[in-house]
Amino acid sequence: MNLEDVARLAKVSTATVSRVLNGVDVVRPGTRTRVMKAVAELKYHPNLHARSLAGVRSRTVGVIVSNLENPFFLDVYRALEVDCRNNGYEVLVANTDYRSEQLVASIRLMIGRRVAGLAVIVSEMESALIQELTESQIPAVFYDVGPSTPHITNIRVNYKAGVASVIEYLSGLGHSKFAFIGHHSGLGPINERYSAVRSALARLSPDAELHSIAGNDSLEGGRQAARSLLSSGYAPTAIICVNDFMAVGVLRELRECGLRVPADVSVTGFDNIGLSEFCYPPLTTVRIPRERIGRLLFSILGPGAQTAGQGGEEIVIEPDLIVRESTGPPKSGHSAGPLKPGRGAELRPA
Amino acid sequence: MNLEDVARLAKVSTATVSRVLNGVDVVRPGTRTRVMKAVAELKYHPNLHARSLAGVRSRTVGVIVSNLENPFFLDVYRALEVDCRNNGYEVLVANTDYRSEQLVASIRLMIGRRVAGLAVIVSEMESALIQELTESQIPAVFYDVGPSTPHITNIRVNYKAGVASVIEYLSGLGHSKFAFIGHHSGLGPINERYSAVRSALARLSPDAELHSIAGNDSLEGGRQAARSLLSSGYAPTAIICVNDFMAVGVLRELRECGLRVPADVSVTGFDNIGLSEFCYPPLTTVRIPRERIGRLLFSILGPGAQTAGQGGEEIVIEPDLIVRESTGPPKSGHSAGPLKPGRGAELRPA
DNA sequence: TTGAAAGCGCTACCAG
DNA sequence: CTGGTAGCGCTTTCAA
Repeated sequence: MNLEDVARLAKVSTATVSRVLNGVDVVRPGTRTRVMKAVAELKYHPNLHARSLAGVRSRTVGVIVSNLENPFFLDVYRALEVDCRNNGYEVLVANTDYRSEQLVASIRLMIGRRVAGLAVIVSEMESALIQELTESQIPAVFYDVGPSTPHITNIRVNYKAGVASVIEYLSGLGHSKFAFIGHHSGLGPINERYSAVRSALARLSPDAELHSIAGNDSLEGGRQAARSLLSSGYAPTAIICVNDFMAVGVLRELRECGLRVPADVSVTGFDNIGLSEFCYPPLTTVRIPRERIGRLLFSILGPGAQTAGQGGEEIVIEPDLIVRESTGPPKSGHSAGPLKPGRGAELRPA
Repeated sequence: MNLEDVARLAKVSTATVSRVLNGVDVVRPGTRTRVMKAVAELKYHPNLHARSLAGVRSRTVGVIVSNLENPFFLDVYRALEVDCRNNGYEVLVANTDYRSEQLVASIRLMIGRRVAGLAVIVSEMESALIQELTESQIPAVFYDVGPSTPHITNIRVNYKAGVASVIEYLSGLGHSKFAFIGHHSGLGPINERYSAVRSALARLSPDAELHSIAGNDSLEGGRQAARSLLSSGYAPTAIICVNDFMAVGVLRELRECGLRVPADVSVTGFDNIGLSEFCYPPLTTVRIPRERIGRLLFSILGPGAQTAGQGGEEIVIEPDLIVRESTGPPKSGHSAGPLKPGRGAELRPA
């Protein structure tokens, strides 16, 4: 079943059918109607592969993320999708599970599909790939990773500042025994958060103690990490998690060990995913504006992709501290005063 | 940049390049190497549209879901994806947000892409579409909705049994003032759960009271629904939620209103998403084996699609009650005994 | 306003 | 084992 079948039934040429289907030209209304009827009658569905091949501009943007299960990634994908749909684009997602082999496969897939633009929101990266992507001529945006090269825009989050605001807040509360829970310690952006923690600590609270441990980027991973931490004998008064998703897992383990949050131990997340307000207790975290990122992606990869500056732009996102109920002064610490705010309060520490 | 460029550089024909790229035939090793080198040098990426068009069997299966944000849908998608990847298939997702216009668009898209098979995991449906899909000849599986027609397999969950086990358990505990929190009351499968609640109640606890209310399928939606419910003046001792995702929102609202779960009110979910163990308190729920569903989908839509029975098979999934800590005897109810099990216990009520 | 025909890049069949 | 070539279904000039 193809254009020709429709053309035959409507007694016109395939060219005309094509014109009708694409709303081009001014096909005579009568002809148009005949064609439409034939299309309906045959329940004709244009072959999208043929259409793409025939050389119209691609109306598809690709997104590659590390872990769709983590709401952070899902949210930016969804935001991008909304903009795309509203502008007649479609979006293709791919998930890497933090595995660079998957990244390679996904990028190849996207190039093979000749996407109009590609967003890469992952923590893993291989420089060879960047090269390959660059040469493919496809406009791309990298989030949080990779250098700036022609055709590739970079969006980065100012982790340094975000982490600093957490540390500042926590040590202002009197904490000095910290733990950091992360995942995939080999990966750039993750390490970035960890080193941000270390350097902020070195600056703000030189003699604080800090241990670090890693798990998978999942609820269960957070829980496991917390379990290892607890059984290691170290007793931190504040646990800084690499993201909210894992933090929720940490909260559970703490609860099951009979540790109260924040009375016995404070916990912080990162990202401000929706769940961070719905867990118990609600998480103190750092907001990363995922929706804005999604829209940004579209504005870069969408229609403007050709016109925009062709090379290594760099966009920096500034995160905000959001204080909720998972943090408070340490048990026997010298509190910086009655700072505990009401729930949902959104403020920067003084 | 195309096959021909590669062929020229390797001094062979496009046919040979194609063979090498597809691992067919026994191309002479020397030739093969030359081709590979040319491919690498040119950083050639086959045009997937052309490849599909040229008429090889499609290696893509499509999935359409109602709400990717709800982990239930994401989990079955992920399960399907794993099987697909392991067998050299790729999967295309589409999200409908419970809007039937989106469903229409998504199905058209999938047909246009000539997917090898299509899984439709949604609550909304239009019979016209089923028709259209049937005539498209694409093997399809519907989850939870729609009639059985040729080329279309159905997977349904035995909600009746699942819901009955919840009601049985709850009324055994002594509850008689119930509330049901759902979403999109117009949709088939959702109503199915609600009517299952009503009929189970009529059978097991004829003079129990039951109110119903709906919100969006989201954390916030669950919270809002709970809020409306609470402010309506009705004071249920047990709240039955249509799924875990919304239940987590309900738990939050209850907590903020100072209601203890399960001391003041019991809450149940449905699905047994991972989050149901990580919220507070862990949810009593009904398990739906999402991974099994995912694998099932692949087994139906994958390689066997042609050989398998061509028509309206029907597969029924049996759910299990999982009792955790969000349920207990009503405050002033006549408890059926010290039934409260340890956390994580997985059992059917006697 | 409409039709004829030349590709788009690739696979697969048929020769050699 | 390799090359030539006919499509796959659609868009898009170029003519009429």
